[in-house]
Amino acid sequence: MNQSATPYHHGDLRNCAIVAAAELIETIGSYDITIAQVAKRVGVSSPALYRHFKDKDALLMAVRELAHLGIMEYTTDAQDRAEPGTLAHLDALGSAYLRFAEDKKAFFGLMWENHGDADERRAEARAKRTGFQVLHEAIELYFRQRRPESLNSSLQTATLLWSTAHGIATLQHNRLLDTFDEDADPEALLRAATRAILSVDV
Amino acid sequence: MNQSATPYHHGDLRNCAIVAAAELIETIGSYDITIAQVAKRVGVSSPALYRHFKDKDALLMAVRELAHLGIMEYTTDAQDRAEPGTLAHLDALGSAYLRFAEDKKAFFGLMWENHGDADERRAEARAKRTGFQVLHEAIELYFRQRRPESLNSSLQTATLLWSTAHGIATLQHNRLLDTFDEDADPEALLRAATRAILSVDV
DNA sequence: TTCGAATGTTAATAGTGATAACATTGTAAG
DNA sequence: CTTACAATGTTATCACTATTAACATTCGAA
Repeated sequence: MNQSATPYHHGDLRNCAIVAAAELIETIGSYDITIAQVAKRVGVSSPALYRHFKDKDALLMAVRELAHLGIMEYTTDAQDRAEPGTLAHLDALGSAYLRFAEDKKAFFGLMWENHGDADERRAEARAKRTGFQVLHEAIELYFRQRRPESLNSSLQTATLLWSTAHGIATLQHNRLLDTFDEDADPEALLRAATRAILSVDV
Repeated sequence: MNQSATPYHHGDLRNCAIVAAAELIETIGSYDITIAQVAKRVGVSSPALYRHFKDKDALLMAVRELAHLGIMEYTTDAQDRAEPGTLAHLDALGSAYLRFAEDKKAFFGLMWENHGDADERRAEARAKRTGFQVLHEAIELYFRQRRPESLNSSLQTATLLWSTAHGIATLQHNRLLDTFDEDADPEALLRAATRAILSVDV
């Protein structure tokens, strides 16, 4: 009879829970959320979520996948605005990384936590490696066009550049960059590092 | 009568609790510890700890201070084995940072979490700034002796170098360096980055 | 010596992740 | 069509957590 009464079965609980968790994280600006909070937001009881996720960590893992998609969006958007193989292209990638870390603070923090069982970690490592490949290929193209003699060090260069970007993003995330240098400009720092690292053989 | 009966008052609970928490963290390899665990280890009831620490976070903050002392130990030891103003000196600093991150995984992770109230954060920022000063001064000395024309960029250079070291340490901490490049050598990466960054004006 | 401050204790609360036992519903086989 | 099972939801319940309240003991100064 009562059409508006919520049906016993939700219908799409798994996906809704992931989205709800993500929204919750974004709202409170922290990934320290609660199963009960997510359940309430979806309009379901807490144990219902355990039909779709082994434990809280599995839910957060799913949110991390969303976060990976988010960062991908940032980088592809950035790439579209620069000629592949140029320095500007690499700058755009780095800038996207830093902006994601700043815009989606909580997601960024969540992405680099390392809990989860072995399977989950392996799945996540794969996602991260995919992201890394984008940078690696961009650097390979850059080297091929401008420093062919460095081509064989492109993997180390990519690793180093990612490390630097990640360090800047992390310190900024913890508000430490300003503590060290109140005039620090994350993007300018990364651009300087990019130029320095690209100009030598790693 | 019974001399061995533990007295009602512990006598040095605050300090013992901090040490116990640190030991616990080192033992289980994670800073996800419990007030009850710490209390038990010291042989006291949980609420007793609240006479000495506002909350769990205040206790962890105290442990973080210990961790800062620990990293200082690593760096001063390293510095003693190299001539100030040399590249080897800067390498030693970086190496110490990476080795601390590897040896004391749980402490390293704990140090860069950002909870605590504003006062606590400010106190911790001071400790971190002190650590940064060591690097900054080392770089200033290096520039003074080998690249005087870059002296005015020593602050940015220090910030960048710290960021890079922190990024490498963090990625290694999360076992991602091997994911990106299975042959990655953290110390070699940092040495390469150091040379690249020192050789350009930031 | 006595009285209050400091520092312990046990009891209790609200909130947590998780499981068990039970309820409802979609769906596929007879 | 119906019936029986698998999928998915609910409420009760558990063991744990951080934290506070109320009470107990002891130290130290007046």
